[in-house]
This record gives sequence, C-alpha cells and structure tokens, in this order.
Amino acid sequence: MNISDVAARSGIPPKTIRYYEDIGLVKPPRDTNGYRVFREADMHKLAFMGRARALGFTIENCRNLLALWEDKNRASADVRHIAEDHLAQIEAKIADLNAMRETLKTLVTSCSGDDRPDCPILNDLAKLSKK
Amino acid sequence: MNISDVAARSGIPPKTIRYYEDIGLVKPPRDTNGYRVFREADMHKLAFMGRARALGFTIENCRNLLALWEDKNRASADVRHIAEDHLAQIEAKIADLNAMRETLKTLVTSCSGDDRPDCPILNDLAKLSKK
DNA sequence: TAAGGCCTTCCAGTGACTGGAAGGCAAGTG
DNA sequence: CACTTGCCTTCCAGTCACTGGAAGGCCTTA
Repeated sequence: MNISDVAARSGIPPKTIRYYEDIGLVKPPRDTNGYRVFREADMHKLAFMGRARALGFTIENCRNLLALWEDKNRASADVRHIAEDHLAQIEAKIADLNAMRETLKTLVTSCSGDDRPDCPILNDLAKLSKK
Repeated sequence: MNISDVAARSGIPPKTIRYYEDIGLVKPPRDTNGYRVFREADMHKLAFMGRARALGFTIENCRNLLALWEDKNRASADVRHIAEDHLAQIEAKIADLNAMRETLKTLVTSCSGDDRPDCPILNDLAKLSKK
C-alpha cells in the first residue's frame, strides 16, 4: 500500500502520516524506489490514531495508548487512567468555554448592533479592565 | 511606568507585553536608556487585551476590537458582528467537546480498570477504525 | 564599588500539523 | 520512445500565542 491508499483508508492526510513517521509513531519500510510501503498493521495503527485524535487525545497520549494496545499484558487500569485524565481535561475546557459563552451571550444581546457607536461590548471590555 | 508595573496592573506578563509590541498592538515610546515607557493609554489597551483574550478572542479579533474601540465613529454593529462570530465558534467548539465527552464517558465507565488486559476503550479505538 | 534586580535583545521551542517548492518515479497515451 | 500527468520523495517555513532562557546593559541601595 502506498501512502495515498492508507490516507484514503484511514482518513489521515498523507502529510500527517509522514509527520507521524517523523515522530516515530509508525515505521513503514521502504520500497526500492524509496516509497513507503504500508502493511496492514501500519494501517490499523494509523486508523487507531485517527480515532484517538478525534477524541482529542494528545499525540503523547496516543503514543501511550498505542503502546498499551500492543502490550498483551497491559492492565486496563492504565488505559482507563489515561482516558479519565483526558476526560477531566475536556470537562475543564468545556467549563471554561461555557463561562466565555455566557459572558459573550450577555454582551451580544445587550448590544443594539446598529449604526450608533455606543457599544456595551466595548464598554465591558474596557470597564472591567480598570478593576 | 515600566514594563513590570504595567504587567502587575494589567495582569499580562512582561514577555507577552513585549510580544504585543512586536506585533504592533501597543507602541510605547522609549526612555533614553532604552526602557519602554508605558502611558495610561497603553495600560488600558493592554488591560483591554487581557479581557478580550480571556473571552477567547483571537489576537486578530482583538486588534479589530481595539481599532473599533478607538474609533469614535464606529457602528456598534461591527463590534457585535465580531462577538457573534466568536460566540458561534465557541458554541461549535463546545458541541465538539461535548461529543467527545459523551463518548469518553461511555468508554471510561465500560472499562473495568483493573489488572486484566481486556479493555473496551482500546477495543473501541481499534474497532471503529476498521469501518 | 559591588550586589541585586530590573531592563534590553535575540534565539529557540511549544503542538500538531500544513503549505509549498524542487525534483524523482510510474503509468498511460500518441 | 517521448510526453504528460500524477504520485512519490525531501526539506523549509509558517501557523497561533506565547514562553523559556541566555547574554548583557542599567538602576538603586548599601
């Protein structure tokens, strides 16, 4: 399999696949012409990556998850631990974004949004900074 | 006012303030010794920045908001438009994160998290990638 | 005069790619 | 066989918004 085949099958762009090779996530052998030759195992790793990345895991987390995936003697607790940490981070980020959203919503609805210059959004941005 | 005073008053680290000068957001004059001298107006701009950044506006948005802030003839509609766009992006991101959170929560609770290797999290990451 | 704590600039790194240039290779057509 | 098209390769640079660190100058106080 060449890189564009894997890209199509895994949903990961060729550029990204090369990048993943750069950082040592996959190690496809090379053909005599220098082309990367992807085996089924490489494909599965990349698809795994795609899925894990879509869930927001960092590359380093993905690296660890891949290692656990390939370790037949793993403890599922290790996997769960990574996922729990990540879940907590996502929840923290959601909380941050919700706070922003609330403030923004208030500001946006309080702004008339017409030709006049008076703007509670700008007032707020300026005002609170004086605290 | 020297940089560390502004940093203390605006809550923005000196490094970041220098960076903001680099990208042209503030233009404090220099003392004979080369030190930056911040006026009240610079302080307010920086505090404005801090507040806008805390609401998740990008630097480019902040730049535009600052310009509108200083434009006495602005239309509040322009400000509102920027804020609405940003709000929409935040809401989109929240939706993405909520989807991740749901999936992760399901996975985490389905994993026993003990010494044994069976792990629904890894199964899922591997399985769905085969689709 | 010396110490410390400021200030300056410049360089490099973060995370996870992404765009683009330059050039080699493969497959199909005339 | 030449040509074209499209894939493949590498390498460099840029993204975003900082942040860390080094090297060296300045200012204040003892």
